[in-house]
Order: sequence, then structure tokens, then C-alpha cells
Amino acid sequence: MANEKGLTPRGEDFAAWYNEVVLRAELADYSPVRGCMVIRPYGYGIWENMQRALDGLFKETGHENAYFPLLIPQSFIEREKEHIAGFAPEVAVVTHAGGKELEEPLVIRPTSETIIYHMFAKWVQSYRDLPILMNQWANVMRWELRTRLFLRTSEFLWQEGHTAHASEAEAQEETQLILGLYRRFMEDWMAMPPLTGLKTEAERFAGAVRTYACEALMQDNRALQAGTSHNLGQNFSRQFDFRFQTEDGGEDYAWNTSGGVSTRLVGGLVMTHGDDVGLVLPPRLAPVHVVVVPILRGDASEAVLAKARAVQDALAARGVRAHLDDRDTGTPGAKFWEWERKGVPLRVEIGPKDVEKGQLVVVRRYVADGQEKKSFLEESAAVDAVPGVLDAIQAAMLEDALARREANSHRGVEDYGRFREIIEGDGGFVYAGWCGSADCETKAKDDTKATIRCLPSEEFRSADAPQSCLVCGGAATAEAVWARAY
RNA sequence: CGGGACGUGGCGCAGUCCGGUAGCGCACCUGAAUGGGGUUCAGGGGGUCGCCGGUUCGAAUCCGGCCGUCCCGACCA
Repeated sequence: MANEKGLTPRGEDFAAWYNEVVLRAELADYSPVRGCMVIRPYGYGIWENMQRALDGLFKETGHENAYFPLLIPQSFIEREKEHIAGFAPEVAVVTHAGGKELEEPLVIRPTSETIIYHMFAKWVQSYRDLPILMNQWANVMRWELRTRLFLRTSEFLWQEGHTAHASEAEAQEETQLILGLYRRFMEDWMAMPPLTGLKTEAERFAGAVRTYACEALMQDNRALQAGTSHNLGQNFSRQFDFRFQTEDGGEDYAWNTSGGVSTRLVGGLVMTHGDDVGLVLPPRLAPVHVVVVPILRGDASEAVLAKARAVQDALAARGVRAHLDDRDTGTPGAKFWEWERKGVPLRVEIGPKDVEKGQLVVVRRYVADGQEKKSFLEESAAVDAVPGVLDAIQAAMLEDALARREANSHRGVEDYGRFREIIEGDGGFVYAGWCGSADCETKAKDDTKATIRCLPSEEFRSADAPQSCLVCGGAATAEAVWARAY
């Protein structure tokens, strides 16, 4: 399976390939505790860039950051019926502290709705105190039965946005706004264009009235739920006595929303753009934009190093994250492979010949159609061109990922046999009619392991609305998108 | 919790059937020569073979028990 150079070729065994990429790019490692992942500096650098971007987007929409505690009284989690039913099997519980058994066990948050709305209730008296738009960056724990680096770890890092509003309409608007924010982030930063839509009851967040999600298609044609935005209605505010006085002097329970994206996105990035060599990063999220590799040879070494430093400085002055790999071990080739494995978008090679000719060798990690991987450019022109090239790479990666998603989206599938053929064959998104019954959803899941990823948002819906249910043939009430998912 | 496989230096493995006191590749350390796509040579460090017990003169190897990991399912961002 593994090719001569060590990595498992994509396609032959996608899961093994994925793990190899994550480990060899030094994104993460296994921890001694099952299912808990150690994020290494390089992987964390990617996450940090994601955080920065998302944090900016949230602040643009008026959110403020805050922090709520890791431990939640067990009784809080149990208050909302669907919520406890959904999360009970996977919460870790602290029973002992301070050397003795606790009177009431504490759960390690699997998500923070309960503690947050408990606090909101204390802070809000009047409609004038609303809306509250809050976000927290935190870790949560869900004791999953099976785990995968980044994609499903027992503990993960995320942002969770929580809002409270005076009206149902405003909460709904917020839910859609956040969905759009996630979508924009995935497209503009990750170059991972998702499908958006409404979750079915079976897939909805435990405790929500409506859940919307971003569903991205990975290179093995399985879907990844990459972000969710929930309209919680008054489900939590009623349980946590979160009331406020209305404009007309009455009283009402607050209308809440929540949403989140996690370190899972790093896994999505790997599975969206990685290739047989390793990781491929979109420039906007790459911890290092350009790695400068000097090729040292005898007498010329000093001049080469001086040039390499000058180039690094010039790039930094243009806002480029440039790294000089001046380690004196190994050969240039070994460094080339290492940085390619790590997905660095551009490599600049500087050797004696380049110093002599006043040129730079610029090598792209991601090669779009019709481009040369390697180019030889006059030094100052090359440096000036880098920011533009990075932007172009970012754009090309999105364009290609979008084309791939569409090429693997099957619209207007009416025949159940055909549906099975696609799902059990190459996979991808299948757009089809659905009658709205959970039985049909379950039957197809049992038959094929595919689930309804979402009922697509308007702009994703097919021009010709499907008339009949894919599974039972009855009248369709909605268009549904099916896929096998992570 | 059901079905399958596996636990041997940091990583990947051989050795187990047929008991004789542990080996290979990569990585690591030292030195030298190299350096434009995974350099070469020489030297070196590191493992009580998952744990406990049994059989035996002798156990990585045979027997019993336990623990753990991975894959498939159920659960899931």
C-alpha cells in the first residue's frame, strides 16, 4: 500500500492515507488517553489561523468573547429532555474531587448551552438587554466510541457561539446569518466549499428546534459535517427560567441560538486538499507561506545564505510568512520533501547558480491546470509577485474544490437502484426527493449507510423540484441530499 | 457490547508453527566527505519481547488468565 516514499496513495486506502498525512506533516499525535489527541505546533498553527479568521468574522457580526467553565452540574445537563437523551451516553463525569466523593457529580461539558443560558438568565431582565451575542473558544469532551485524529476526538477545541433574542424571527435570522458566516469562512479561507441546508429531525442537535449545517465533500466522496448553526427556540430558556420583560410590558422566554465549528475543520482541510505527497494548504491558513531553502555548496555557501536571508526579509516586508530553512543537515532534497509533506504553498530555492544569475527558483505546492510547478524568475520580480501568487493559489484551490464537489453531485436521482449504485460505488452527494418520513430515511440508511446530510438551502436546490420520494415513491415534500458521512 | 486481527528499541517489522537467552529497515548520536528532488562511508547508543502466573535445566516462542490497541458494526462535530 504505502508507496516507496512512505505515504499511502490516496484512493487505495483513504483512511490510512489520512492518518499518515496528519502524523507525517506533524499536525498531531496520539495521546496516552484513548481518543484524546495532542495537537502539535504546526497543526496548532493552522488552527490558530482559523481562530483568528473566525474570531474576526464573529466580531464583525457583533459577537463578544467570553468564557464559561469546563465543569457543569449534572442536573443542568439533565434539565432539557432531548439534550440529555442526546448527550448522556457520551459525557464524562467527575465524581470525586478534593479527596472525597462529590454530593452532585459534575459533567465535563460536551457543549455549553446549559451553563451559558443559566448565566444569561441572571444577566437579562428586559428586552433592552437583548440581544446577547457571545462566543467562547473552549475545549469540550464527548466520549465517542471510535475516534480519528481531528475528525472525531474525545476532546476537541472549538468555538461555540450563543445568542439570546427577544423574538423568534430575530433568532431565526441569526441562525441563518451564522450559517452563512461559516460558509464564507470555509470558502474564503479553507477553499472548502460546503453545501448548506437544514438537518432532518434525526440529525438535528439535541435540544434544537432547527439545525442548519455546512456539509463539505471530501476527496473520497464522503461528506463531512463541518459546522452547525442551531435555532434553539425557547427550549433552553424555559428549562433555565431565562425570561425577560417585553417592550409592551409582558413577559416572555428568550429565543436562543447556538453554533460551532471545531478542530475537525483541520481534518477537513487535510481531506479536501491533501495529495499523495502529503498536506496541501490554502495560503490564507498556512502557518508558513513560503519556505526558503538555500542550496549550500562550499565557497558559495556564505553568499547563498546571505541572499536567502535577504529574500526572507523582503518577503516578510510584504506581509508574507516566510521561513528560512537553514539547517545544515541533510540535502536540499530532503528539505523539499519535508516542506511538501507539510503543505507549504511556495518554496523558494536559492543556490550558487541563482546568486550568480540574480534569479530565484519558485516552486508551487498546489499546481492548478495549465501552470508550471517550477519557475525561474528574476529576483526582485519574484519577490514582488509572491503575494499575488498566493492569492491566485487560494482562488484556484477553491475553484477546483468547487468543481470537484459539483462533479460528484448527482441531481435528479429518482430511482432507488440508481441511488444505491452511486452510494455504494463512487459516492458523492445525491440530490433526491423525500417524503419527509423518518422511516424512509432509516431504510435508506440501513441499506446503504448513507444519510440525509441536509435539505439544501434555496440556492443549492435543483431547478426542477423532485416530485417523488426516492425511497417510497410517495409525493416528495422536500429535496434531500444524501451521502455517506464521517 | 458483538465479529476479526494484533501487542518485540522512537516508528515499521522479522523471529513464535518446531523453546537455547533478540535481529532487520528507518529514525537518533559522533566524525568525515557531500549538497539543484528523500546523500555516502565509518563508528555508536537504545529493547528484562504488553502484564501476571504455570510447564521446563532453559520461554519472545508452549499453556492459563488479565490488560491494551487497531479494524468492522452500534454511537457521533
